[in-house]
Amino acid sequence: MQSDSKSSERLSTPRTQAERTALSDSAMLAAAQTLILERGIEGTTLAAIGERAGYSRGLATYRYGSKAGLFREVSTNIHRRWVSYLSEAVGEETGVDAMCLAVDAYYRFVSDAPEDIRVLHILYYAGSEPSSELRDIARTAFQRQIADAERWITEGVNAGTIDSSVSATAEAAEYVAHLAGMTYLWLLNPVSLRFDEIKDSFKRSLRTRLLNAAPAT
Amino acid sequence: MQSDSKSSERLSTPRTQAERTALSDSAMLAAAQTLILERGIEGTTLAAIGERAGYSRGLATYRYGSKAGLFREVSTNIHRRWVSYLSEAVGEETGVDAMCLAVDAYYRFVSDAPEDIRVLHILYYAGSEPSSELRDIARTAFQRQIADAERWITEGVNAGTIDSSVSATAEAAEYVAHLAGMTYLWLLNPVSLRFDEIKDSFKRSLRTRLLNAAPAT
DNA sequence: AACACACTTGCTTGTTGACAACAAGTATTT
DNA sequence: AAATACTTGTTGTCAACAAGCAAGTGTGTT
Repeated sequence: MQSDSKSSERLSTPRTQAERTALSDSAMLAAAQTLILERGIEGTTLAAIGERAGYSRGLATYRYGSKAGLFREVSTNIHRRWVSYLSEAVGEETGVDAMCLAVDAYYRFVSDAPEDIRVLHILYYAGSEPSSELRDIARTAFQRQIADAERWITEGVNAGTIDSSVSATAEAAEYVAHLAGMTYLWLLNPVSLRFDEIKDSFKRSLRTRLLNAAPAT
Repeated sequence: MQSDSKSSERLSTPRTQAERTALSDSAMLAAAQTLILERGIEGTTLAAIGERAGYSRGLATYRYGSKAGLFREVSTNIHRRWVSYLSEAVGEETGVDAMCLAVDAYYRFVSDAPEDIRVLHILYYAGSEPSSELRDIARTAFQRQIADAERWITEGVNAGTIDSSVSATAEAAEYVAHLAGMTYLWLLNPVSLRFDEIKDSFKRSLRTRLLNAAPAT
């Protein structure tokens, strides 16, 4: 690979097939994201995505097979970013502390990358329809979130920091429902919610509900 | 009106224009609801709705103007049923008691009329897209829910049953987010949630968070 | 090493069928 | 006969597919 001597020639003109694909792929995913924000899923056409990305009207269909296939790609792409953001924030922490770190991370992600969250949830909500190809994507994403929370809770119980009488499944569902529900309200009406207040209140609620009454025993 | 002498002739054949419209209207709304459950919003065509209701392919468009107009009608129709169900359950109650009654009523409504809730939320979630005609419908519905909760809380504060240090807006948002989020998780995966457990846990959480620590003072 | 040829992969343009929306008609009630 | 409920004819848009063109890649020959 002697690309160093030539790499400055024209960055936007790839030399290999892999580079071509990577370039058009990221351009189309970005175009899809902005078009979803501008016009919604219904209002976004595959032709518009291809052309907005600087290609022909046919490329999006060719590359992703179908509208659903493209949107699946967009959602997994954003989901990946969120997962790495989350795991960096929580690390190896467990119990209520892990949950609070995750809550912080989520609200931070919402204000850092609001467009990612908007698009991701627009796509996920589209998965609430029967026979939607996004349904499985959304389901596994949320079930994974619930499973994470359940793990943090049971680890907390094992470590003695969490009251063993709590129902891990119910509390995990409650936790995910809070985040999903807040996100939905925010999507409908971005200005009406005071996230800082809500976040602190929710974390306090988590502690009082889950924490062992006598941790020092 | 001497309709009594003839009413048994053919119940399905209305005699007045108003009856004709009412008949086709309810038939089409019902058809729309079942088709949404079967095939989703995308998969439901206006022609299919008209024909499933026993009319021509064009009637749905003619009556409601557009697909969005029809779905708006479906959603307000279901919403009306829920509102009367709720107001009957809560009555003139206030404070945390009112909120708990509302929570009970909601989970009861979900198991009594799951198809209503499914369709209503499929439509509401479609309103998360920008420039969706369902957006305003969903927004006002949820803002009304939040406003109700806020009213119950401030009334409770005024009556001395609720701790005056709580943030009514934050708690009201939390309350609605819980219901909306749980409904979404249920829509994605109806079997995985133990509603009885979740409901009781949530009501307990409401009481501990909101109730005045020393109500007898 | 340099060239040529066959092959693969990326991308574009042509076409079809489905559907929402509208317009112009027919049937039913008043 | 006038108005209202409903039906049928038509158009433009879009997703999906098919067939072709263009750019890149591997292999054998010299």
